[in-house]
Amino acid sequence: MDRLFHALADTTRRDILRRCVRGELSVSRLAEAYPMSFAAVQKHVTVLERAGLVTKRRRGREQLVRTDPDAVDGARRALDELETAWRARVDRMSGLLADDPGTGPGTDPGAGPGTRETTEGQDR
Amino acid sequence: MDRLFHALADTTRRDILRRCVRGELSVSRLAEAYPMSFAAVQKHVTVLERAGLVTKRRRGREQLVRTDPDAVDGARRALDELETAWRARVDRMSGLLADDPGTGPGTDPGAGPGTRETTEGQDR
DNA sequence: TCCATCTACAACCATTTGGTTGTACGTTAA
DNA sequence: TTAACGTACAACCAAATGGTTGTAGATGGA
Repeated sequence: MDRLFHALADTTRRDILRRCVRGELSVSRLAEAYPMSFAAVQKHVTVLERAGLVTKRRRGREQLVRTDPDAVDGARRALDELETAWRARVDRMSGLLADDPGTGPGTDPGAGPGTRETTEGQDR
Repeated sequence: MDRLFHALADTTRRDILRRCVRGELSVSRLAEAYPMSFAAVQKHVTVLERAGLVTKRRRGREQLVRTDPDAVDGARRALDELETAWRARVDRMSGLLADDPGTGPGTDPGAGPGTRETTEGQDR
């Protein structure tokens, strides 16, 4: 996960992903598109590869780069979880406001720092 | 975007996001949950804040942290675009496979988007 | 063969990152 | 007021990042 998001946290690398989604490209062809050395682009591709975001395939002396949609989907899925959790929280909150005056739900967020009345929504 | 994905590229920060999705937490309470100093957690929160992933709200001497679902959605949406582009490519490719008997590998990696014979051997 | 191309990798450098400690300041409670 | 709590911020440090150049190994074509 760390490697995945780290790989996405760079404009050049995201651009490489976009280019290699449209079709395989050799590292040299990719390097021509950026104002940096071949070695730098090579490193970016390595970062993407170690994150599982792209795969490489040999063709003669070239190395063709292609982005792996499954890995992209993995990142998307992780963010979906966050959103879902947030929505569940809002739903629970709405339910409480509409129905229950003060019963705390079983959901205990942390172990130690209890204080289960974590000031939900109460703007002050 | 760089800041957004960079903020997500750390286990501690993603955990902070998950905790603060379930309800607001002060920085001190957050810090209790991790084996690092208060200042370190404070820095993580700052990174999340500058990426727009969380917002802070004062309550007396505390600073309550809460994750902003809109920003999370922004990241998810960006990844969706990548996936969509990939799917469009596959559709185009499938169409060609169904239609074209077996064109010789002209293999002109020119400027990409115009060339319709992208990546002759996709799965080999 | 010889040469150009494509790739891999090491060494190096400046900057950033993730962590620490220490200090200072505002707020709450005794 | 004084003490404890929560926060902010600076200074510092080791390690990782993003970039460079240089060298060397394969591969393809004349």
